Amino acid sequence: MSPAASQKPKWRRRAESRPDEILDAALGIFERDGFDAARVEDIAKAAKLSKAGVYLYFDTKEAILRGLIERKVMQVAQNLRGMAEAGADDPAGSLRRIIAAFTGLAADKQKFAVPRLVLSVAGRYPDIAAYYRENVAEQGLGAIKALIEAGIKKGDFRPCDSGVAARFVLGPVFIHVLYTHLLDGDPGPLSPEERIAAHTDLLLNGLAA
Amino acid sequence: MSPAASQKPKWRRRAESRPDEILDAALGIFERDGFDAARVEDIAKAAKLSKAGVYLYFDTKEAILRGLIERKVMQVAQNLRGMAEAGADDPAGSLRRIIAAFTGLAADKQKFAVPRLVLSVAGRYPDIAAYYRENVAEQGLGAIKALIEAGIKKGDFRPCDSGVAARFVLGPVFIHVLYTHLLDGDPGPLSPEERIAAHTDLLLNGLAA
DNA sequence: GGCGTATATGACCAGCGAGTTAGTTACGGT
DNA sequence: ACCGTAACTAACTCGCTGGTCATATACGCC
Repeated sequence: MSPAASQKPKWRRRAESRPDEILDAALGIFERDGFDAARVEDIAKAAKLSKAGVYLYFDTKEAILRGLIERKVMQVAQNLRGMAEAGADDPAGSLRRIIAAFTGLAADKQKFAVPRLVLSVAGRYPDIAAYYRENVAEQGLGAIKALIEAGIKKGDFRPCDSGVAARFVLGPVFIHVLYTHLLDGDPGPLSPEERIAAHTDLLLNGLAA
Repeated sequence: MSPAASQKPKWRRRAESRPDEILDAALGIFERDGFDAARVEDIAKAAKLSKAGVYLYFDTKEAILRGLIERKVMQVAQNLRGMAEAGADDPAGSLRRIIAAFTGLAADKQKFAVPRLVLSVAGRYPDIAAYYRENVAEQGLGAIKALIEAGIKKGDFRPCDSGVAARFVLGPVFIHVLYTHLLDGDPGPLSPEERIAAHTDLLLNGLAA
């Protein structure tokens, strides 16, 4: 057992895992520099690869962006689709869980990197915007709307527009994300748990029959 | 009175108005292409000027961006600062007016161009982010918070966290802006007036003592 | 009319970064 | 041991655009 033998192979082929490694690296660089200012060279370096190596797996920088977004959408779309019917018999509890989950995500800058990226390039890539809207925004908003309509039908909530109500679920968290992540603002004195409680309280009181 | 004499001077000096004209043009181009992809040449063309002409008034492309943001902040900061005390004796009515005004703004894509620009470059220009946060975000959020606290003290609203409640005022509109402007989503069946009514109703019911 | 200056521009340059190519290296199979 | 090939890279091209500069033109003033 020579030391060299058990040494990690200083260099190993891994065509299988490369695309994901590149996408991971790209997320970090895009996050830091924005899509336009990001250099493919930097992405390559972060993925421990040469620039030409990156072009073995992605044809253009734009393709990296698309790959990144598609991968994330795949991960998220399932959860989103199941969200609505999952909790139709306990709308209030489901809303609370959604707010908690969403607030939890907001604590981690990395978790919001893809949505922010999408928003920043949406103007110039309408097809990316449409893809993200159909698979993420509409699914999420739709699920919450369905939940609220279920609550109204059940008599738990008073009648109101479910579209506007759905924006009460996501909107406050979004403001918090924009304010703290992008503008680097003070998150305020409340702990995440307290924010969840206050948010849920205000929302459910507003919806109360 | 020869016709030529009364003709609009095909070309007139206007050092005074140039900066504003350039900023107006830049807003449109930045809006369309994003800051990075925007070409100074295009801004110049839109301002009916040569590229070199633009550099007579702004040293760098970044300076144009800063000028744009500063101009808008100047316009907005005053209104924001006065907002809080103006309606401390009728918090509910003031909140309704704020929601109405904000929803009105949201109808016009152009009106949200600067905030969106700021958000898209905030990561790379922390000082711009800080400047905008201090003069716009904190002022606006602060004013709404003050209004809500006044309502609580007055007994109109029940006790709750004013920070979270403030996000209920802006958040839903923001979601609508992001969804319709950036993702090009369907604004939904409700008219702006109906959205204002539903938003106000849900909010005030949530705050009701 | 003529001078000085503020205003403006066409032509240029330097650097940067996306994408390419020709060549190299490690591995699997025999 | 040796070949074929998949994975990889150093070094290159090339278009594009931020920024500059030498030159030109209209206006204010005398």
